[in-house]
Amino acid sequence: MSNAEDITPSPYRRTHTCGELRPTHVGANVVLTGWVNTYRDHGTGLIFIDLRDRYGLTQVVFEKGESPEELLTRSDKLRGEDVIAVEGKVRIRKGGPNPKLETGEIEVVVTRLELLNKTDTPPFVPDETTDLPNEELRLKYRYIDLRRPTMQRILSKRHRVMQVTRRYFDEHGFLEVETPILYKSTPEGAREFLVPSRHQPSDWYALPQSPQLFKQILMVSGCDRYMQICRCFRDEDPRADRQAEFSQIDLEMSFVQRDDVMNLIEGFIRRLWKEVAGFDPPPFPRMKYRDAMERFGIDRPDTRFDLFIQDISDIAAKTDFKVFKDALAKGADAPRYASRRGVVKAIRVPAGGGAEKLTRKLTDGYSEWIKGFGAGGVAVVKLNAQGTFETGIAKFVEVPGIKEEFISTLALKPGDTVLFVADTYAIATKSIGELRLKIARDVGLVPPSGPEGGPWNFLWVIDFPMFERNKETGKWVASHHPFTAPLPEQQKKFVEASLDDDDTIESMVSAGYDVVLNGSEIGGGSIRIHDQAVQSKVFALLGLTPEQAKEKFSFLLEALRYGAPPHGGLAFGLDRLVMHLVGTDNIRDVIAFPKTQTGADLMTRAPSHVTDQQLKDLHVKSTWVPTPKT
RNA sequence: GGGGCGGUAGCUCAAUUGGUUAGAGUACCGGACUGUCGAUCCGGUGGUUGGGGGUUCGAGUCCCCUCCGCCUCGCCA
Repeated sequence: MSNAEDITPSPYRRTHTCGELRPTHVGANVVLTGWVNTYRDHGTGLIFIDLRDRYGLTQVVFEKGESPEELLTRSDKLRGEDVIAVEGKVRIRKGGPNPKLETGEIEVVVTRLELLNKTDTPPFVPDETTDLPNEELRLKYRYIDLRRPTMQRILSKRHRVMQVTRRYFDEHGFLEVETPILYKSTPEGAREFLVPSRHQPSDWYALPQSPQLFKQILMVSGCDRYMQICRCFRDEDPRADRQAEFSQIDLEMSFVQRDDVMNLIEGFIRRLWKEVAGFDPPPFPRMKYRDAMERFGIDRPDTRFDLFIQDISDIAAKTDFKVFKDALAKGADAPRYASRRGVVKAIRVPAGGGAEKLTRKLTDGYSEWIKGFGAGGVAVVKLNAQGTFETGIAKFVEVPGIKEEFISTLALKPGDTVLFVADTYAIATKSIGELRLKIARDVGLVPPSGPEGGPWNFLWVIDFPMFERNKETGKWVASHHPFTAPLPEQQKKFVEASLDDDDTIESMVSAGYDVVLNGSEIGGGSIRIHDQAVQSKVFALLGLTPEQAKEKFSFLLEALRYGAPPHGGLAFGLDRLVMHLVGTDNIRDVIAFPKTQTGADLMTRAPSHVTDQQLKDLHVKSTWVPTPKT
């Protein structure tokens, strides 16, 4: 490492950044470096250049009489994105201040210019005033796109999030421990990326979906408190808020119960938002999974708007509406909340709260739209100003006896619109939950997000079911992951339960918890199983034989036998946290070098071909056959 | 794997039922201009309409195949 003091100072070593100079610097001789943002050429006598770096913009001026004659000629050739260094004197702007710039009161009269690097004409300019080029081009020339102040701010905010995170957990006694990227395939959950082993022909590493098992092992190791900002990999199709390669803030703690983790995490999020967003969130409400599903139709409720869902099966049964009757006939023998049991769910859109914007065209469209979620359609009714039901299924509810019950149950007022979905519990709940969100978007109930936008509604969702039935196979699957513990008071019941005791198994509630922000899951975790008997029971329920469980997770099962402390933890999606903090719904905006939907990096052009020799070394042969050109 | 949207000058976009030489703004090149700040004014260069095939007298436009990007369902313990 060379010592900076030992380097001969360049005549153009900068003295200030482009965001720094103020009237207090007037008279100083300064050197600035950066990119030519814009140039305004008034002829040989006067040229303005806005010089840009990460810190801001400063106007530098070449002026006849003040700048050397040869500079006037040379500066005439400067173009956007050239990299230059200028030396000159700071002075108050002759043409008056530019209030749009932090440095807008001053300018630098250039006495020396060095063209550090002439640019090719850039494919686009990193300018916030012109229309952005399409994302494909932005990704190909990511280094130009990242020069935009907006992108620089995002990079810097992401950096802040990581710094606050490390500081907070350090203050609370956490050790940051790195865990392997070349890991073992554990083929539950997401599809994995595989890496062939050179030393062990035909064997493969997998890239971790998360460091889950390692962090539990670290607890067995006596680490007590672990955290890591780590990269995770899931070879599934991306979405606007999802990349195959993403980052987690991962943590785990020993000798804790659910509340200990939740309190510490809540402190973290509140600190993070205070320091990065300047917002101090109130204590997070806690909502049970069942309540979330009943009132919001989703396990990550967006509570920024008050559209509530209600189960109105009892009244619906009294109507003569065939759609309701047919739905309610499904699984009538099944217990309440059973996924196959028929229900009728309603959502009330209040007058003055969006009902007037729910046009016939919109509500007609919902029936078609909701079929995408498996529901048959959406029934609609309005209570008009005279207190009479009209449109849609009015004739089925404008019935003495039924009408009053409808109005009182749903607390209807004149002008309200009610939408209904009738189907099995599973389908009706999910689809009316989606409908709630769609209505909110359609009638403008969703506040703008981000730093300048609407509220930050944090909440905890707790008491998740431990197991769900897989729709196709009918087998039990872990709702969270197979290492999630049941609530302590249920543990005994669970261990003693018979594998075919469906009622007991379905009633098991896990010690898991999710952090939800404005309808988006930003983190989740649980207290883990530290007892081998419980862990074996879970594996048995999931249909894993002891041999299979041993093959896949022997190291964990073994570790649990050697003095595993009770432990629990949580992981945040770092990218999603940053998305909220910067107010974007595009995850690629918060990743410096993101990938496309087909997993391509348009800048480096990864993935790419490798040589036959490389494959041979790895004992790998491709079976892919190109489709013949026609 | 399914559904939807998009790809026209370096960039952002336009182009009537299929019809003249595919236009505009911006960038770029040249010129004018001493107070601009998205400078202005004058002139100019710039096109495999993503690629391939087809229908037609004639295709940016219609049909088929294909590539790429985005959104979405499935998927994401």
